[in-house]
Amino acid sequence: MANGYNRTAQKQQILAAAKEEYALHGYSGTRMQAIADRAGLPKANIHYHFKNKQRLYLAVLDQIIDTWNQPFENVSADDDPAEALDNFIRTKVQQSYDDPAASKLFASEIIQGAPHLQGYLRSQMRPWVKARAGVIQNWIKAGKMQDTDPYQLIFMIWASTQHYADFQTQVLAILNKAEFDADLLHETASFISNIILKGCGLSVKEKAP
Amino acid sequence: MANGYNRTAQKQQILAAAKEEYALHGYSGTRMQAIADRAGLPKANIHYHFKNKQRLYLAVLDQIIDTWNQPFENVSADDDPAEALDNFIRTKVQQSYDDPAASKLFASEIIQGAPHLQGYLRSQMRPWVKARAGVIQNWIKAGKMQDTDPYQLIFMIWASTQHYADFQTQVLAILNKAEFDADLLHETASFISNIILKGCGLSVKEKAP
DNA sequence: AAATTTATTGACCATTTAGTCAGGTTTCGT
DNA sequence: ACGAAACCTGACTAAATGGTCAATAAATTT
Repeated sequence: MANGYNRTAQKQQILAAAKEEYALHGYSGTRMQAIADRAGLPKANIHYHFKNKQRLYLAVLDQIIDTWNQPFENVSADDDPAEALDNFIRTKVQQSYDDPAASKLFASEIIQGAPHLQGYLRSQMRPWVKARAGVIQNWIKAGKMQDTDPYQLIFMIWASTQHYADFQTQVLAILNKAEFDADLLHETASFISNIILKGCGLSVKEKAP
Repeated sequence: MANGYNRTAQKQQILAAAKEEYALHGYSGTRMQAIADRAGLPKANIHYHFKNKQRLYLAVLDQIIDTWNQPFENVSADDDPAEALDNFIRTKVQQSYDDPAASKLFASEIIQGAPHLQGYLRSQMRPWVKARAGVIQNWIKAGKMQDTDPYQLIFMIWASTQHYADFQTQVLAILNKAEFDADLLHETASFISNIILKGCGLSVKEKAP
C-alpha cells in the first residue's frame, strides 16, 4: 500500500498537518483551508501536491500504516510468550503516546466502516494477524502458555493499548489531569501487561538483565 | 442532562435515524437530508422538531448517555468482586452488541476531543467513576481482591468491551465473518471476563444457581 | 544566460448543504 | 362544529467549501 517516498519536506509538512486535522475533525469535518493554515501554506499549494481531499487523506492513512507495521514483524514461536507479549503491549502503548493523532485517525476510519481501508484490512491486516495468531497457537501447543483464543487476545491488546490514545480526552477528564505524561504512560503499559499476562496464566517477570 | 420526554414517535424516529447517520459519517459528514431520508420524512420536518444540526446531535448524545447510565448504579462494596465485575463486563458487551451505533457515535465524539461532552465528562462521568473506583478500593481493603488500580481497571474494561462495537468492521474483517452473531458475543464476553478476573487474581466462577 | 521544467499563489467558480418560511393540514379542546 | 394550536412540507436562500486556473517565481538543464 505504501507508495514510495514523499519527495519534499513541504509534502511531509502537509501530511503532518493533514493528519492532525483529520484526526481532530474527521474526514468531512476537516477543511482544506485548515490544513493549509496549520501547514503555513496557501491552500492552492496543497492542491498542487495532492490531487484532492481524498487523495491527501489516503496518503495520510498510507503513511500511518507504514509506520505502524514496522515493529511487529519479528515475533516467532521460539520467543518467550511473556516477554514477547509484554514487548508487544509496551510498543503499542508507546506508539499511542508518540502519535495519538495517527491512532485517532485510524480509529475514526474503522468506526465509520473503513470505507478507505477495506482492501487493507483484508489483504494486509488479516494475514498479519493470522501469522501472529499462529505463533501464539504454537506457544500453546508447546505448553508455553495456557489455551487462549489468539484472535481475542490480540483484539484485547489492541483495544486496551489504543484506548489511551483514542479516548485520551475521556481518560484525562476522569483522572483530572491536564496531559498524558511519561509516568502515566509507564504505569498504563505495566498495568495492561500485568493483567493480560496474568490473565493468560503467564508469570510476569521483569526484564532480564 | 436528560431533557424530559420526547413527545412523539416521530421524534424518536428522527433521533434513531440521526444516531445511525452520525455514527456512520461523523458529525460533519452527516447530512440533514440523509437523516431525513433514513427517517422517511421531509427535511424541513426535522427542523421543526430540532432547531438545528447541533441540537439534534446533542439530543442524540443525551439519549445515549441516559440509556447507558441505567445499569451500573447498583454496585456496592458488599457485592462479590468477581460476580460484579463479570456482570459489568457482560452488560457492557451486551450494550455494544445491542446498539453499536451508540457506542460508535460516543467514541467519535471522544476521539475528536469531546467538544460537546466536556461538561458531561467532568460533572457526571468523573464522579460516577470515582464512586465505582471507591467500591473497588473497598474490595481491596477488605481483602476480597488483590491490589489493582481501580481507574486503570475500569478503563481496560471499557476499552476491551467497546472495542467490539467501535472496531466491528476491523474485527469482522480479521475474523473473516459477515456479521457479529450471538455466539461471538458470548465468546467475547467470556474471554474478556476471564482475562480480567484472572488478571486481578479473582477466581472465575460460573453463575451461582 | 536562455530555455524549460517545477513550484507557488491569489482570485475565482460551481456545488453542496444547513437552515428558513409561508402556506397547508391535522389534531384537539370546548 | 369550530377555532386554535400544533404539526408538516415544498420551494427557496445564503453561506461555506473543494477545487481550478492563469499568472508568477524559483530552480534546473542545456
